[in-house]
Amino acid sequence: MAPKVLMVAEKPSIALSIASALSGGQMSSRRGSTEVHEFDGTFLGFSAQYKVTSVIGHVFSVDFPAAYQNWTATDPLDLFDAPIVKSESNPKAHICRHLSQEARGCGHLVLWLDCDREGENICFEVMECTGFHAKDGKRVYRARFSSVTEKDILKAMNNLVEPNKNEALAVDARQEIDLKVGVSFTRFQTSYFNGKYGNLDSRVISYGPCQTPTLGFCVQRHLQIITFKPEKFWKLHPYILHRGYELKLEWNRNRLFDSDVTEMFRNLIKEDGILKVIAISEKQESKSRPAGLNTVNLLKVASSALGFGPQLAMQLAERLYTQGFISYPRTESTAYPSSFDFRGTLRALDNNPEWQEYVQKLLADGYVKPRSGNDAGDHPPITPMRSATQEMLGHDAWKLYQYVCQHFLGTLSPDSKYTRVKIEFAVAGELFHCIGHRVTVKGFTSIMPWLAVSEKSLPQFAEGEKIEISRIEVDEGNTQPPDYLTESELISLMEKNGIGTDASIPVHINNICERNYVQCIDPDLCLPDIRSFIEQQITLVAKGQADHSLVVEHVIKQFKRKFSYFVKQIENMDALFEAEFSPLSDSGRLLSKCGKCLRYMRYISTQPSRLYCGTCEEIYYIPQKGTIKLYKELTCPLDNFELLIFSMPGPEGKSFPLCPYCYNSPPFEGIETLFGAAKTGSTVEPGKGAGMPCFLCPHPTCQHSMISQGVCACPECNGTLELDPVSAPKWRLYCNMCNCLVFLPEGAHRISTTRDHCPECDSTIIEVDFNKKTTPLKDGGTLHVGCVLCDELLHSLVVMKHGKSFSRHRGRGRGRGRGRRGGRGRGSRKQEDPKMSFHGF
DNA sequence: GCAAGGTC
Repeated sequence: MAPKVLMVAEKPSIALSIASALSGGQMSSRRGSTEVHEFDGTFLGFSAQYKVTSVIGHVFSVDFPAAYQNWTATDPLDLFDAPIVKSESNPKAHICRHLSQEARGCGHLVLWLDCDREGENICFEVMECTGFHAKDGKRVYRARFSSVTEKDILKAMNNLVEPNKNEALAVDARQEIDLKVGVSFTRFQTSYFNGKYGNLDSRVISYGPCQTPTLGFCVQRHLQIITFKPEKFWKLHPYILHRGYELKLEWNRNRLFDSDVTEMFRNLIKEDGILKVIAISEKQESKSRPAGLNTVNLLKVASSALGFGPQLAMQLAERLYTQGFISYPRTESTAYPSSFDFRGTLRALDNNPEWQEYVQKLLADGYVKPRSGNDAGDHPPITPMRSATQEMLGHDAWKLYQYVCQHFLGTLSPDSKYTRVKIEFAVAGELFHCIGHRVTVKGFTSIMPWLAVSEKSLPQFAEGEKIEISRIEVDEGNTQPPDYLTESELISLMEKNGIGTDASIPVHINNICERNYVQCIDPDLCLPDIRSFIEQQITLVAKGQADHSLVVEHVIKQFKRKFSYFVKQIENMDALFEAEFSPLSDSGRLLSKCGKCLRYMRYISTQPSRLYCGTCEEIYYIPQKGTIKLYKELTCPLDNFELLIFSMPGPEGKSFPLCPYCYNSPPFEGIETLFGAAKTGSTVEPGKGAGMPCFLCPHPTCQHSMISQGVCACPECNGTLELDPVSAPKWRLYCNMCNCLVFLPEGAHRISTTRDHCPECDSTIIEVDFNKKTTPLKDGGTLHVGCVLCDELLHSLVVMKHGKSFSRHRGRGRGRGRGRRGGRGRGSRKQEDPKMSFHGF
């Protein structure tokens, strides 16, 4: 009995094409999980019984075992070291059982899977199902083909090779890495944010090494747009009437960013009023015909010119391919193999009325060899394989097919050539010009008319000729931010960065469309390199240069470390989410202008309370548990942020100014104590709600700093007593370290610090402007200047309030070593002087 | 409820 040969394709339509080609249409077909086509023929010189069937893409996909499927019971971190299992992608289809049954009694297996890495991996899935890998006497062959045409199929049949294990292993590696990284991050961040915000769709907040960088491209452009600062500009355009033409001239300066200067030029030109032709030049230019068409370029044209999204475009292309109208539509190459049969392909299009004339002209006059292009080593560029009409294909598929044909004919056509004429003019020392185009050779633009150079004819000019200006126009405009990424630009970026494959790019774009951006904790996770890194690692496996398990282990270890860091930093992401998703709830009021973008920031009252600058996408924490308001409209001299006044709760709660930026990023080194920091904590990093208010700021001249507002040493601790600037009329000093309070003369109009110091105790001299009616001054005057400790009048009016500890520690304050380094600013040089205390208290 | 890669 003749030996039986089982052949397996990647999808049913290809199995049908292969069987038809090899049997000359003389086969019998029966249904199964997928159709099986049977016929007799010869195999390797012997007569054989053929069975051709197919899988439906991958037979298996990887997942975690059942024990890891519970989201709450499994720590996502454990997923990195979890085992993975392969199970059937589509259990209901019973593909594995089908293959196993069909393989029974077959001595040869021919693998007709698509010729890419994934196809190679599916080869091994098929071998596993059929039990072909290990059995003696059973032979496995790989058919390599790049279009489903009879010619290519027969050629592949006569050049059978072996499947490539390393390429398959590279795909195994990718599957494991993508699964572990994607699922762990997705589960963690989804669980963390689940139900946290009313208007955040938190059912799934996914992360993936392809989808996230894709989203990142869009977000990056979004940020460029919202931070764009438009600038006004002006352009001068003189007009002339010349030999029946009205011409608008372009300024050699193009545009100016100063309206006065533009006006000055306009006046100069108007006064003169006569243009002189100073140069006439002609240049031959050419526009190149396209290189061969690859998938990405097809998707771009489909999106920008045909209005088909990538998803639809690929479906249409896929159908055209399986029906034999075009070659394999997934290719990176734009270069044709040297053996490519251009003449044959042209002849195949010859009978099509759509471009019959054009094709016949190319065949008769001789076609141009296509541009060299890029040979990615995969499949030839996408080309038409046979003629079709709109009736055969339907509207959309026809449009795409039509483009493939036009592009192909374009690649074999001459470049387009045109003459560029430039006339240059001078007036009042300024230069202007106009440009005309005269097409001399249409070339490929006859078949791709949308790429044609537009004709613009100019009247005759003579050098030295003088022409009167009919009017001058001043065009005013604004510089424009870049546009949002077009789908076509996004595809280019993905292609350039190796994100997704030609088949999966459309899927990723679809996936991110409805998801919200997350500001990354670890930018690496959103950057395009993440995919190239994985690709580069698994390519080592594909080429047999590295061991599969070692590569997987190495990559997983790196991602596991990133994951741990991500978990630690998740609160930063939360802060941004809160700002984004509940800005209008209870307390999203605008407060304080950002010093960087000069736009109002938003105050988020829920703890930890903070400011959020929507433009800069920055969070600024503020002190917790108190009230916050704008401090007049004062700004920080260091960073231009608007200052705030924070008031601690209760009648004795101190109030103090702070700069949102300095509070979070203290501008001076050596700030050991931060306001709001845990007393025991050894950290000096500003954290949520802890930071440097103005009362800790050592700025030497800012009127709000510790240096300016500090009055004297605190009797209770190492801190400095500073003037509470908003405590009128109950003026007071408060300690910048403890809760010590000192009440100053009540009812004063104004109390402020001066730049002078008490010669006796080095305290800051204060200036008091008493109320006219209640002034204690004997002469009835209101202004008094003195030291709060040494001036008898002031001293008598001062009341210290510090609860129990004041009486308990009474008298002990004197002579204590206070005044930590710089604690009183200017007083530090005498910090051990016993007079620098509240003697007499 | 998760990834990305096939194909339906």
